Amino acid sequence: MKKVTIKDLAKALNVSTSTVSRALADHQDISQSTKKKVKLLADELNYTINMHAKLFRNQNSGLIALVLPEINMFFTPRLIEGINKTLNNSKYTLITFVSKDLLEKEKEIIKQCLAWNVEGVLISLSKESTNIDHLAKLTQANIECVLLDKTNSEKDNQYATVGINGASTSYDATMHLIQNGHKNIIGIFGNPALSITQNRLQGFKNAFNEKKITLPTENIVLVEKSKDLDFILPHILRHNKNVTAIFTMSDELLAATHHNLRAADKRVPEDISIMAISDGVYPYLLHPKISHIKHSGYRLGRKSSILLIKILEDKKERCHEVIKTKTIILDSVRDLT
Amino acid sequence: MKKVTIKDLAKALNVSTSTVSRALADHQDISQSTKKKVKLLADELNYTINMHAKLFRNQNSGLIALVLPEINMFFTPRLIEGINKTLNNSKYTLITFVSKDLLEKEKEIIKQCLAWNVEGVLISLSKESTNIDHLAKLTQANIECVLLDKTNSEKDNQYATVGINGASTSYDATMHLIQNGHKNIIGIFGNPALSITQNRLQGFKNAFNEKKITLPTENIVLVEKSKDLDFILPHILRHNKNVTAIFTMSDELLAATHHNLRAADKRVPEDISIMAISDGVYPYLLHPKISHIKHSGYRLGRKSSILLIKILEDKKERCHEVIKTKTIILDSVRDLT
DNA sequence: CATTTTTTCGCAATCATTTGCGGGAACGTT
DNA sequence: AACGTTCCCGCAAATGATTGCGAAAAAATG
Repeated sequence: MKKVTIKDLAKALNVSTSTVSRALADHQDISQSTKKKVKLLADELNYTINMHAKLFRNQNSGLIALVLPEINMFFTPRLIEGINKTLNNSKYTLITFVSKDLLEKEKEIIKQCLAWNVEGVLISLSKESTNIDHLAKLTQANIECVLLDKTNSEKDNQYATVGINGASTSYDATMHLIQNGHKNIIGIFGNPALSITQNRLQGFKNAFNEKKITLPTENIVLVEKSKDLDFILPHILRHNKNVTAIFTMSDELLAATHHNLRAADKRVPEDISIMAISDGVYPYLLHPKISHIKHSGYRLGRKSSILLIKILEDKKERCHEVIKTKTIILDSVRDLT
Repeated sequence: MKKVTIKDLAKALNVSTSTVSRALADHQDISQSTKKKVKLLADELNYTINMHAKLFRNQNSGLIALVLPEINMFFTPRLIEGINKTLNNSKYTLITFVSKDLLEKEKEIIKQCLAWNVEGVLISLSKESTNIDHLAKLTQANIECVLLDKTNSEKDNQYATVGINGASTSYDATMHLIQNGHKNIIGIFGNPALSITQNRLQGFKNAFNEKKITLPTENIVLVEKSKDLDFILPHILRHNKNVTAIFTMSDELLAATHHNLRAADKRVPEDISIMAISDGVYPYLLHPKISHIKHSGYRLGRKSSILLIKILEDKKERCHEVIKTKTIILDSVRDLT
């Protein structure tokens, strides 16, 4: 069955296509009576607008692209939720691409964004994207771009960014442990190539510096994949009997850490305390519930999408927004004082 | 900066737009030399095709819609991964909609699919979608539709479906417990309105019937939200001291169950054994690792997308595919025999 | 050289929608 | 009666890419 077009409606009602178009768009030039007639018939005949024709004609897309390195189980779902929440009440439609942490794939996705004429891009850079020159193509095509969370160093300031202050967040987490009397703390971090890791590591160190507590280098664990912890963590727990607490910079690492503690028969928080940076869902699935600094993917999605739309509508300049984090104290940190 | 179009290339090379179009599409009518020239210039000028123009002209969209009731942390990420894996090597682009388990929203999404001229739809029905007449609009518009997993009863057979045999899967899980000597088993299930729940519940019952073990109704727990378990499960554990095993029909419920067991100081598997139906990721994040029947979201995504594309390309009829499940025996079931 | 065949390319229509501009009708004002 | 204003609506162009058809040019054949 062929789709009903605006022409069909026009013919049936004996008016011009422009009238139908305007009627459906509630244009002031059209009388209430004809509007009613048009809308009624459109409903009756199950008319649906042809987006491609519309957007082609209008030279815009109504699309916002979300570019992610991966779809993980912790951060991504809530992030998308946050974005959807914003976009649901707007004229925009979300289209998601996954770069698999490959620079080449990311470049290709950027091309796709151009082909689809997306109006804005929310991007979380891949691990390999230490250089982000390929994003320039977007700017050249007048496509706004907001960098999420995993931002890279220097060149980023020409783009809008939304993220947390990684340093101060992990500083807060670490300080919470220190203030509860912990001194021998293992810090568990992700890929050292990412600025997100560097920032959080810095905050971790800062807390020790400030309190003048020495931080042995072997207490800093950097893993590319959280699976690696299955080898490293047992080893550390065997050789460093005085560890009283662990800090993890993400949910993934928290999961792997928790698993290994259980496997090594360490009780939380009796034997070892845990403090994490987390999206705030997973900590409640564990027992005891894990104290954490909540860095909500939802809020990141929400804030970044709102910012992007405001930029698109010229209501805001490109800027760098920092998401506030919140310390959630649950049951995983033992007070040693 | 205005985008480079096919016309610009044509003018620059002093050929017609049709030549350029055909050259870029590697049409046989175009000589190798002109093809080279065209492609070179296209590259140089950063030409990107205008999808909307292309798809508008071609009256198709190259889009496949994924309609989900929610984006959860367990099933969805891997599902999308599976779909992406298929679509990455195809001409199709994925566009995802979330119905929030609302029928109204789902209907609206169907309209969007029509507006976007999507060629196929992968849909996991919302909780409220006991009636699926709204899907008829898709069929009428010649849009193929594949129902994922959560299928509803009768009318579904006019659509292609991909899912597991819920009954036999949970039968297998239950039987595994029974064969390890368990008789007093709690079965934990989700929303009773969904056929997925009904099927899995049936399989659970079947195992007991076959072995002629009585199954007290209070051993069957049906919850709408996994949060509800926080009230129900402690109560059950207090009043039914002879429970030796628990079966959960999903990762969500496994998470909530595990949490509650830890809170109640029950050891797994010493005090209580667990058997789950799971995507196969989460069980490894727990300790002990949870024995489960693996129902992979990844495979569901993969299979359903492959099926959809084959249907679109007339290489296959609408059919009902059943995904094989695999029993993964880990450390959460104690042998009582 | 005349012809057929093949290669290579251009013309023009087409897709559904929007929109600037202009026109006609109705009504009010001088 | 002449003119201005307002309200409704239609004409036609424009958007970028594709494609059937036809035709010119080149190559091959007799």
